[in-house]
Amino acid sequence: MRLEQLRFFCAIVDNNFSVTRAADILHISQPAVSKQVAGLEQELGADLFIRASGRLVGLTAAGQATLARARQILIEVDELLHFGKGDTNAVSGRLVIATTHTHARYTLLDIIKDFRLLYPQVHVHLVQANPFQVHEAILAGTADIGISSERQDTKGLREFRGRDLGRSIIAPVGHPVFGRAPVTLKELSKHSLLTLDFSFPGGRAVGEAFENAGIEPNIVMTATDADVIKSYVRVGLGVAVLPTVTFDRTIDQSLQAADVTYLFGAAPTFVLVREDHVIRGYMSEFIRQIVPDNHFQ
Amino acid sequence: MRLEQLRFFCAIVDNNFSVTRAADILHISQPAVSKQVAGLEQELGADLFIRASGRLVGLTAAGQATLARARQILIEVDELLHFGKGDTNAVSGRLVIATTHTHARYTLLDIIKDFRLLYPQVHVHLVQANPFQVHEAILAGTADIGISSERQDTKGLREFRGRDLGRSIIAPVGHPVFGRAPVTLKELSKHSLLTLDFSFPGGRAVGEAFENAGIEPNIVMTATDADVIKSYVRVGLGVAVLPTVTFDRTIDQSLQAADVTYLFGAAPTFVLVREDHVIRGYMSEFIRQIVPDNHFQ
DNA sequence: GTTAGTTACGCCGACCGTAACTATA
DNA sequence: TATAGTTACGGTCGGCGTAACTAAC
Repeated sequence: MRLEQLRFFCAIVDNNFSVTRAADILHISQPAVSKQVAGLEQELGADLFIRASGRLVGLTAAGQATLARARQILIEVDELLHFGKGDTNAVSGRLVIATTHTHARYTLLDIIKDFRLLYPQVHVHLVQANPFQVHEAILAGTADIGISSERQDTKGLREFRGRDLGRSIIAPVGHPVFGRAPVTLKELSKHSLLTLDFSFPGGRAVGEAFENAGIEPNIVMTATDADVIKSYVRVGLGVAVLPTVTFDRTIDQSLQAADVTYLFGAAPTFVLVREDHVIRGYMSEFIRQIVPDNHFQ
Repeated sequence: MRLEQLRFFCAIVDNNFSVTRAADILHISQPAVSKQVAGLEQELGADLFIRASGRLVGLTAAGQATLARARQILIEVDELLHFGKGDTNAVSGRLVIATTHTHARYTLLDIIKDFRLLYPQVHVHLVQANPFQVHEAILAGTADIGISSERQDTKGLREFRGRDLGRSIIAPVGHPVFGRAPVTLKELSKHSLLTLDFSFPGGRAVGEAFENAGIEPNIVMTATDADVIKSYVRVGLGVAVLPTVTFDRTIDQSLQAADVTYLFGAAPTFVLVREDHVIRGYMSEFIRQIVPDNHFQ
């Protein structure tokens, strides 16, 4: 038996018995999950799921018993990996985070706020940089954790995948681009567009989506900073394509957003750590806030 | 992390911190164990073993903590695999065991005796056969568990490896072959030899050992039954080469034995079960008595 | 020289992803 | 026909074994 099989099994249960959704969360193909669970069932010699008309609809008695044991095992493995060491209880120290503007300004804001409450003795130092610099900082050891949406060569690094960032168009309230949803690439190309720099999450993908469709976009501005872009959107320069998280309903009351993930795809979030860097204590806790499943290793 | 790593780690501890012995018990190469444990240490970010002059001599604090957790996890995995199902508590039924004479008469004797005490409601049926027939019986489903020392094609079967059977020479007390130990193949070739049939454990290996050494043995008798051979040894027909377990000090008081595993190698014990046969309840318990490490899956 | 353990390297199997297939509504 | 899941198949990665190497006594 392998721990992965237990993780997959739990993931299916945690996702309303949808193999597809579980696979999605795990960033793995759906058949792989199916197969592993089938293998687990064979090894246990019992069906774990109640199957109705080709769908999974619930747990058998064996499945319920297995679920409880599986969760327990995964928790203990987790504890072994993260708290089984000497300085488990380290609550003071330093945590240098290298990340891009979008993550620093939006996705990490609440996470760091909560983290500081939990570990007031840990000095959190945030280094803002472009994805390449993030990568370099981790490799060089000048930062402990890198958070980026661009995938680079992972040699010498460990990489965990966090939540995907959807994308939205952002424009002044009432802007004609919101006329009739869902908007298409063709319609967008008629407007002046503002995007993140192509080395940033949401940058390159925008360009590529238009290119693949054979449509020439009218990009009037790129920047490395969503706030800068939003400022120009407010003064009517055009329509921004940004990660959805950069839109804050309370702050951006003069603006309006509409999800366009279906046009440009989602931007993944990668957490980078040096391969030889031991993840433990508060650092482990921090990563856990970003990586969706609790068992990030 | 993989469960195998935890098993390897525990195995080393259980074998007096000898990687070599652990590898031996696990029927795996020694570097494989070394490497997996090194991987575990890296992943945990702490040394588990105290190393002195290139040897493992004890557990670090981290090692002790990890050992406890690892054992706990392995126990729970074990429980999940063997007791997590509906008829966990099945204490009645049937258990058909197909095996060779040596195992039936010697290695399984105590095991079955104990088993019957534990599960008096289970009807144990022992089918004696040659290794090929054992294999066939499992594949055909006429037997639940096969125990043999000959490896066959494992297609459609699951195979667990039990203890190795050493070999001894057995001869009347005071026989000249016991003159000065350790005996050599060359000296043995001067005596009349009795061995098991070549399709039985201890049979083929004896012939091969002589052949590899380029020595012609004087084999005066082969049989499929160690008791038959011992009877002829008692009447002075010659020297028997048999699995060590076939020698019983109390029964064979007129005979003497000397270990010669170094000459002919050990005979492995294989437990065979049909691939689609669910191992649980008393059957699981039975196999557990034969397969040395408690986590046979 | 012998014994225990680590490093190097090629092989093989297992898992994963893509794609085709099945089944249900 | 669209959606969820399983089966089929080829590629790739990682663990295993053999062998060479290192270190201690």
